[in-house]
Amino acid sequence: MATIYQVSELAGVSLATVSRVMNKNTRVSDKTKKKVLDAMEQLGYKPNSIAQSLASNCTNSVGILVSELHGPFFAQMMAGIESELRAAGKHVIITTGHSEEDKEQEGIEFLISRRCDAIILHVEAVSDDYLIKLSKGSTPVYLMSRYVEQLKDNCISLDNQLGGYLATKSILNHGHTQIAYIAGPQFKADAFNRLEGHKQALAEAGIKFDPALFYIGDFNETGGSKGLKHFIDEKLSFTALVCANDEMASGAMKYAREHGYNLPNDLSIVGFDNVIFANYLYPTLTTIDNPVGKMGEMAAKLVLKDVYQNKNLVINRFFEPTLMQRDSSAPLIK
Amino acid sequence: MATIYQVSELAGVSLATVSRVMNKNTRVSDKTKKKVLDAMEQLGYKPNSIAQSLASNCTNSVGILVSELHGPFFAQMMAGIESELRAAGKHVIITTGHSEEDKEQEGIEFLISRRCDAIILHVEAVSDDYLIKLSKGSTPVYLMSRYVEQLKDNCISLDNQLGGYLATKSILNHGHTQIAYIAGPQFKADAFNRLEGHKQALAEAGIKFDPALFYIGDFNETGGSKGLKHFIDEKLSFTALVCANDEMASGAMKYAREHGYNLPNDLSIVGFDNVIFANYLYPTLTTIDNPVGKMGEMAAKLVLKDVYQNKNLVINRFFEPTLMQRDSSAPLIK
DNA sequence: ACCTTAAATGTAAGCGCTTTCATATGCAAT
DNA sequence: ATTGCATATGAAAGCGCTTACATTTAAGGT
Repeated sequence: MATIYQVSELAGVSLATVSRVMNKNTRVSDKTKKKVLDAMEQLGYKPNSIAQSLASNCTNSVGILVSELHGPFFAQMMAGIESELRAAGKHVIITTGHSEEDKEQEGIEFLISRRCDAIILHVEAVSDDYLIKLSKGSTPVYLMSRYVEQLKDNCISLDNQLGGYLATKSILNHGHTQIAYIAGPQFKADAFNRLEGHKQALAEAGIKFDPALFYIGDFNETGGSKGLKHFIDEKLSFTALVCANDEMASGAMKYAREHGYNLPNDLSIVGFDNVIFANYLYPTLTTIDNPVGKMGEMAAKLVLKDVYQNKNLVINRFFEPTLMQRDSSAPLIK
Repeated sequence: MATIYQVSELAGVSLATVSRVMNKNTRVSDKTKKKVLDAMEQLGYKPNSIAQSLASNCTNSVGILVSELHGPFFAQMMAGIESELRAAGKHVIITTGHSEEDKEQEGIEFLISRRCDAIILHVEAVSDDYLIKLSKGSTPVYLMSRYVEQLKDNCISLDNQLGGYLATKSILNHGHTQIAYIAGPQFKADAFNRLEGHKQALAEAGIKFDPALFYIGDFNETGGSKGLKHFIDEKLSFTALVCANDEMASGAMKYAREHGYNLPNDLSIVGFDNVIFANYLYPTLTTIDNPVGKMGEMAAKLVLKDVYQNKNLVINRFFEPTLMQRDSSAPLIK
């Protein structure tokens, strides 16, 4: 593989000049530039990015830590990040944290030891304090779908409360008034805020929040089926069910169908996230679109702007979810 | 950030010795080893992996090229590759080819210019010749789900014919004899081999392949719905439908349901791949499991063995798919 | 023609490691 | 003690670039 030295020799110039034509930031006369370019062409020269990194103290790589590679968000988020970064000639190093505190920390240390220019984290197990301390280090840290006040400039987050509001609001608009709610684990900020949105919509409609029609699930399918089972076993009266994510909505739909419900006429169901399979469910799931792909793109843009001095990028750190009306929810039949 | 030089100073030894205790391959006396380790500890020393790469001509990184990050296989494949490689201290650099020839080539060049120690490709647009030429270069090339005779030692592939056979066989076992088939684009080896398996199963059962009950789809949902529409419009008689992938099976299921079919009683449907949403469909989709996760792991192991001299790994280049019997196919009701 | 100044190019010192080769050390055998 | 040998350690070159600084070149003003 040709080196910069061979190029300089063939072109009859110094190493520095070759480096200059590669880095385009200092002026080189057109004549010598051409000589150098020709020599590169002739030798099939490709700069050694490792040597560049060492000399310039910039690896052109961004580390990404996600919970699970096969989780529903990861792929879309990654697609967003990768396309932005790749277009800028940067690359992405990926690792996983499996939602466990020590594995997340280990993954972060791994990325830092690889000398990533920045890291984008989608973590849940690690504490806010840890993140704050981490961000004092030399590697810039960005957070996806997690808001930490002290790090607010580095957070890309979703307005979960608005999402929760929209979900319940869509059901209210359909004339429902007896609405059950299956929440996610309340120590997770997302779950908490979605519930807040639900309560807000109810309050606005003059309906008081009924603790009996409230169940805390685990964000998995079983959480949804257990939740619905609970409401049914308690012989409660309700015509709609709002779930804090799509997995639980799917679990609830399965349970409902197995117990003779005709969806959506007997029960309207709404999810949250608009994961890939929402559109494959039967009936197709009405849900709140969580624009993770767009948020990934934005995280990448933020890195490009902050770390790689790509000045004129417009940054939006706060995303608004939208309603995806499909077939699992419908107007109340009196 | 501490350098090896500072460690050597604090420990009162030479650079070389510090390097030796890091690389564990040459003997260092226990006494000096301890001094060095203590010094590292005290300084919080982390080796600079970039400098290591430059000096050792080994980047400890493996490039991965996939068609789409949000495609159904990618996540599982990646999860397999990443977990294996990460455990060995290597990392993964990811990029996409979007199934377009020039983008795939560009992605490959990008990975090579990053000096990956090996690249794992999941490509479809690029030609066999290109791959053969590529593998003559200095970066070892591995192929996922693609078999090229000349590169057979570097291919991890699935027995698609067996899969096609199993799919149709399961339907035959249910007593069906009028079986429609929606194939994938026949220039794709996977699609071709799956069809071969289908024919083999028919032949074995003494049923002759009927070109009227055969349709070539596009591997997307629309291919499935169009295929089924075609069969119905032609007023053909069939009680089962085998599709060459799950997307088409899903499309066919939607079309069937919209046209009053009661699944699986009016029509048994089988897919192929067992993508993540197969289990979320209604009824849940009977399909052929494509063990992409395992194949990803194996690709990583192969790299570990070939490139990183990890001798005692057992390699299996050929994977066998298995039947996932679910609710979308059932015994024929006479 | 001569001096000044800006632009173009060259020189050489790193970046933080690995690794070859040379040297020092310790120990057993004489 | 002396030799020999294996083992432990050090010195220094080099991996392929970037970049501060020094030097050369060209152009403009008098």
